[in-house]
Order: sequence, then C-alpha cells, then structure tokens
Amino acid sequence: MTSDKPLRADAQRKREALLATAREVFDAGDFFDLRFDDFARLAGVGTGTLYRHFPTREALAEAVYHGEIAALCDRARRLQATLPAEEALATFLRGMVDHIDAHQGLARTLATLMADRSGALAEGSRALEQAVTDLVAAAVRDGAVRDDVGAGAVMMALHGIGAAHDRPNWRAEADGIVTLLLDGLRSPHSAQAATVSSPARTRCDTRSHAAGEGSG
Amino acid sequence: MTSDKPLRADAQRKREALLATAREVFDAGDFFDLRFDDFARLAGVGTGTLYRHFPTREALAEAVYHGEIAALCDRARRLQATLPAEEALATFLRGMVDHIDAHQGLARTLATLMADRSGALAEGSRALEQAVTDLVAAAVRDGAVRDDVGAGAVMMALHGIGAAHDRPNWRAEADGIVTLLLDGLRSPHSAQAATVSSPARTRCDTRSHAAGEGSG
DNA sequence: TTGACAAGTGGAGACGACCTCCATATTTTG
DNA sequence: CAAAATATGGAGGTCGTCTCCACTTGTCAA
Repeated sequence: MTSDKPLRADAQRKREALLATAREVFDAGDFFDLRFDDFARLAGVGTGTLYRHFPTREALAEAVYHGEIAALCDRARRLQATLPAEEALATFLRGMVDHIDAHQGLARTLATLMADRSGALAEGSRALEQAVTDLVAAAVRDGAVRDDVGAGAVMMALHGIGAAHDRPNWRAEADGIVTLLLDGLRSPHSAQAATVSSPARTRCDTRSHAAGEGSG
Repeated sequence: MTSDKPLRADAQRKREALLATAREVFDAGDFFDLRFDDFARLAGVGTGTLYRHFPTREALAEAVYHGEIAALCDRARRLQATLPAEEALATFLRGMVDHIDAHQGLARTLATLMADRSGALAEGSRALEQAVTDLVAAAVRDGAVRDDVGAGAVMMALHGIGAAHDRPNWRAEADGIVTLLLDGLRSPHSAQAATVSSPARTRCDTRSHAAGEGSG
C-alpha cells in the first residue's frame, strides 16, 4: 500500500521536503496555526503538489507520526529483549514520558489529531499498541503483573498523558500516573482487592451514610 | 463577569434556545460537523444573535460544559460528605466512567475541545479539578492513600479516559485504568501500618484491617 | 544524444464556512 | 404612550481550502 508505484525522482524529493517541513512545524507546535497552503510555500512546493502528496492535513500528520511510532516500537522491542519483563515495561513507560516531554509540540499536535474523529492516526497507533500489549503480556506471563487488566488501560493512560500536554505541572503528573499504573499493575488484586468494594466494609459504612447512594 | 448586566427578556430566551440546541448537538456528537451558522438556524435565531451570545464555537461549548461540570462537582461533594474518603474517591471515579459512558457524544466533543490549545475549557475544568483534589486530599489525610502522587495524576487519567472515547473496548479499559489508579493509590510505598492513627476512620477500620491486613 | 511519452508541478481561481454590520423589531422606562 | 435602550437577523465581505489544467521535468528506447 505504501509503495505501489515507485515515485519519480523529483516527486520523491518534494515529498521529503514536505515531510521535513512538517516535522519542524509539528515540533514547534504550529501545525494548526499554519495555513495549509503556506505549508507548501514553506517547503518550497506548490499547493497542488502538497495536495497531491497529502490530500489532507491529517494525511501529512499521519506520515510524520508513522516514523515516530516506528522508533518507539523499536525501542519497546529492544527493551523487551534485554530486560526482565516488568522492568522492560516500567522503563518503556518512563521513556515514553521522557520522549513526549522532549517533543511537546509533537505531543500537542498528536493529541489534537487523536481527538478528531477522523481516526487517521488510529492505524498508526495500532503498532504502538501492539508493542505495549506485548510488553504487558510478557510481564503477565512472568507473574510480575496482574492479568485482570489489559494493556488497553495502559494505552489509555498514555493517551491521557499525551492529551494533557498543556497542564502546568505536566511532567510531575505524568510521572505520577506512570507510578500509579505500575504499582497498580503489581497484582494487588489477589491479596487486598477486598478493601474497598467488599461487603464487609459496606456494612461498616452504615455509620456515615444512610443517605448515601440512592440518588444516582 | 457572568452576570454583569441583566439580559433583556427575549435575549434570555434566545440564549436558552441556543444552549438547549447546543446540548442536543453536543450529545449527538455532531458539534464539529455542523456549520456554525446552521447552528443558529437550528435554534431558531439569526447568525448575528448566535455570535452576540457566543462569540466562538468554544464559548458555546464552554457554556454547556459549565453545567456539566457543576453537576459533577456537586456529586463529588455529596460523596465526600457521605462516604469515607477512600470510598468516596473510588465511587466518584467509577461514576465518572458511567457518566462519560452515558454521554459519549459529549465526551468526544469535550475531548476535542480540550485538545485545542484554546484553553477555553481550562477554567471550567478547574472546578472539577478542585473537586478531585479535595477527594484525594481527604483520602490522604485518612491515610488511605499515598501522599507522593498528587491529584493531578488522577485528573490526567480522567483526561485520558475522556480523550480515548473512540477505542473499541473503551468501557472495559476505562474501568481497568480506574482500578489501576485506585490500587496504585493505596499507599504501597509507605506501609499502611503507620496510618492507623487517623481518627475518622479508625473506629470502622478495625474490621476491614482484620480482613485485609494479613498479607501486608 | 535525442525524441516522445509518462509523471509531476504550481498557482489562479472556484467554493464555502466564518463572522461583521446595521436597518429593523422588541422591551423597558419615564 | 413616546422615546430610549437593547436585541435581532441575514446579506455580504473575508479568508482558508482545495481543484483543475497548461506547463515542466524525468525516464526510457532506439
């Protein structure tokens, strides 16, 4: 699908130029402030050419995103090959935060795109998701991590970390959420799960509520 | 700023009409597919009137969002008043998932808006954030929850849950992430033994401790 | 090298959404 | 009731998006 027809030399060159420019603008976080036409001029091509290569803004974003994802998946694989499963997962997640931190603009752009119902990035995400799934699955197999919560939850959390890029205290909070995830994953459900939802405790509650939950 | 000048009777009526329409469209998830002008026609007002009341799409969204937030904050306060801190937090988070689940369209719209750098919703979010912060703080005071991870991380996770609305397995994953958060929050890092001193919970705690503490 | 065909280019201009402006209508006040 | 203040609505200006096609550039066979 990606290379059905070999591009002509100049076409390839223009395409690269567009991608390079896109990457820059992406990283600067100006992706949505820039008229799409100006984009072309900035890359030194005509509007027609821009649209020929990338029919929509999202298509362009997707192309940039693709490389990004590939790198991250690579990293996941390397970690999984060289570290114990649990540690690989932890390192990967921490690394994701570092990565997003180092590419705020890109993160912001991706967040915006993800929110769009276009789903242009959904496909690209799938690869990343597979990597995360593998990491979690390995940790589960090791018995280092509970098996009643899928990797999807972790993906969702990553999603949130990326989406919340503009929070003033982002870095600390992102680290916090990763910590919570990892601690939460270390199978507490077999031992202490009863703490909150157990009948034992509910009965005890009578003390405080009575008026409690009736009103949904 | 919200009510500097008392609106004229008809103005108030039009405003309500717009808000009602907005709420519908919001819930249907069509908020961004609809031409802003058509919005006016749909509510039975002219474009001029629409823009007079809500200068931008975001302003309109913010107005809708505001009521939503108020309701959620109310709920948080009620829970906090009637349940032990830890349970209040847990119930609130589970309830948030229910709420978002029941209002997918709204969730999607909000996610899109949040991603926008406009920050139009930042102010509205602040109230919700305060509510969450209070819930967490109370749980920390009770010793039911670790104190080295702020409420911000929880907000970020909620953000993610809302933002990831279009994942096929959304509900299960959202539940999963909440579970991870809650389990992660139950102070695994500072030993729970030290916290029994908290007066509010002590009386009741003896029982649940007896049930859950064995494995410490 | 050269000719001929395929592949690609670029920017003028059609299109359509967003928003402003003001003549007119409605409410409130004296 | 008249006048003043306030609000309405939609025609039309503005500006970004995207299409279209006359022209340029690359490729390949002889």
